[in-house]
Amino acid sequence: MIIPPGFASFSEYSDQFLRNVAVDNVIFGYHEKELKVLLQQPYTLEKWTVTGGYIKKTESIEDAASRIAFDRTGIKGLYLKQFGSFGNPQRVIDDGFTPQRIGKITGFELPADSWIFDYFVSVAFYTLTEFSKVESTKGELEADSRWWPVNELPPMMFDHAHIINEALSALRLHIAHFPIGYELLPEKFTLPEIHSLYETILGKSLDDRNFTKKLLLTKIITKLDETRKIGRHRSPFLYKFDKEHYQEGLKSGVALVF
Amino acid sequence: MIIPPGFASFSEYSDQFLRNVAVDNVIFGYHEKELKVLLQQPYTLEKWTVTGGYIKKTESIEDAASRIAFDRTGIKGLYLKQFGSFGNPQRVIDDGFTPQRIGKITGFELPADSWIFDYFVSVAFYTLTEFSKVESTKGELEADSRWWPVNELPPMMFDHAHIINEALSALRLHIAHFPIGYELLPEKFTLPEIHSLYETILGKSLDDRNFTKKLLLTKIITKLDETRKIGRHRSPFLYKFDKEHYQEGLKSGVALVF
DNA sequence: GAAATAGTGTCTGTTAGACACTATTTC
DNA sequence: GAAATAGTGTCTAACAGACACTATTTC
Repeated sequence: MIIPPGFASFSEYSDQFLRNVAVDNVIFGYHEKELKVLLQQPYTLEKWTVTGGYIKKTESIEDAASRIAFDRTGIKGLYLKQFGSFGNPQRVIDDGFTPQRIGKITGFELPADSWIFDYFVSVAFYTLTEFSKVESTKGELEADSRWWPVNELPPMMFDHAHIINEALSALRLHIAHFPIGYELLPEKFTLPEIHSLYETILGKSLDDRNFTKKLLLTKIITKLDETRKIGRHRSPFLYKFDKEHYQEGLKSGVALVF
Repeated sequence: MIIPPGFASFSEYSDQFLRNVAVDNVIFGYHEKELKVLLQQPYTLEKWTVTGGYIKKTESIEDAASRIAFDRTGIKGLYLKQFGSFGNPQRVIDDGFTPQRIGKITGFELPADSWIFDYFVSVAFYTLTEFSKVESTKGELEADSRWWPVNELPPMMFDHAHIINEALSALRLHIAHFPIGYELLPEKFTLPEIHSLYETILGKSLDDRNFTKKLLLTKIITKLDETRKIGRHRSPFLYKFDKEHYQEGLKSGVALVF
């Protein structure tokens, strides 16, 4: 939706993209036991959107998702997981999103039948990161870009509130089957850290004794001989993932159900 | 890809569809302990394709998938499950699929840069049905349409062999979490029927005692007071799904893992 | 009674889940 | 020794998985 400098016209810009199909990334951020989503407010419209963009004719949908995620977070190689595609004629109908309004804001004269106002299919991905790593940057024509708690979303454009809900369901389902913890945590981490990550994502408290027992029993994590000094109390030991046991276990159907 | 009678030109036909995005349905058929896929051979090309088609500007992706599945199977209301979307610039490159060749076969002059030769994103669904119910019908311009065992596929166009594999993985994962048996079996069925359905889909044998025990213990199925007379031996009792227990159980995370 | 298929009970080892105290560090 | 957080052991009930015989119907 953003027309960067260097392009003379809307069509010169738009010809490089696939039509009627786009990518949306639900970027979850995790910090101090809170789960947030990075949202943008485009064109000074009142409503907010999930991070998204069009797909270049020369790139795969996964590459498009990575590029778009990098543009907003400054992080390369984020773990992106596709969780579904959304498409119906009603999904882009939104009172703030009209050719007149967008034309006025962008300065381009857009024909009312321009394909950017057509119904398009959105291929949706989610990703998860420690949010202090993110340098949130807004696009050229976006009024704002910021983190919102998943439980207190602002008014969302199109069907984006629904997409966020689906992303969260997918994340909670996948955490038992895919190496989400592995992708998210630093190489060395403490038991309290991984424990509260799982509690935050699942939105419920997990018995610490049973949680630890399961991780150690399945050999998914290994205790190191180091501790981390944080605060005036007992220092927690550091752990790391045992990649082989982890991937092997997850492949053969061992599910981390809590 | 099919241009039905009643349309004067390719563009008149093609203008009703979304561009650069399409739907593919992996239609699994189950019969006598065999799992098969319904494939088409379009345009007398040598290779075979999964059932697919374009999305009308007036319909949702789910509606498109249903319409396309109905066109090939004659069955309305098939349970279709989206399992992923596929899109990269390489995916439609195939030596048999050229503007010249397609133009010759269809009788329409297609410009070499026609969008049907562009890279497009495929939203993929699978479905499963008792295959004796299906009246397999081929499209106007398809040479053939037939069932193939999932383990002995013919040469496939584009990335369709990959899509079928992904569909099978998704089916095997989903069978533990979604009401696939419920959608597939007739209202009343026997234990041997549901047993061999699960064995066929999972591709392994399941202990009949443990299998029955689990279904009855979770109250997912209920024994009826009727039997089905089939052959010169003991008649099996009929069972039906207990929809409430089934959906409630599956929602709350009870997985039918075998 | 032979052929064909349906149907079920028991044992064992493992795991999930409930539950509460001790250990370490710093001030 | 108080404050703050880390770390761990035990019991029980439920479940998964291995295993083999009896029941019914028809000819």
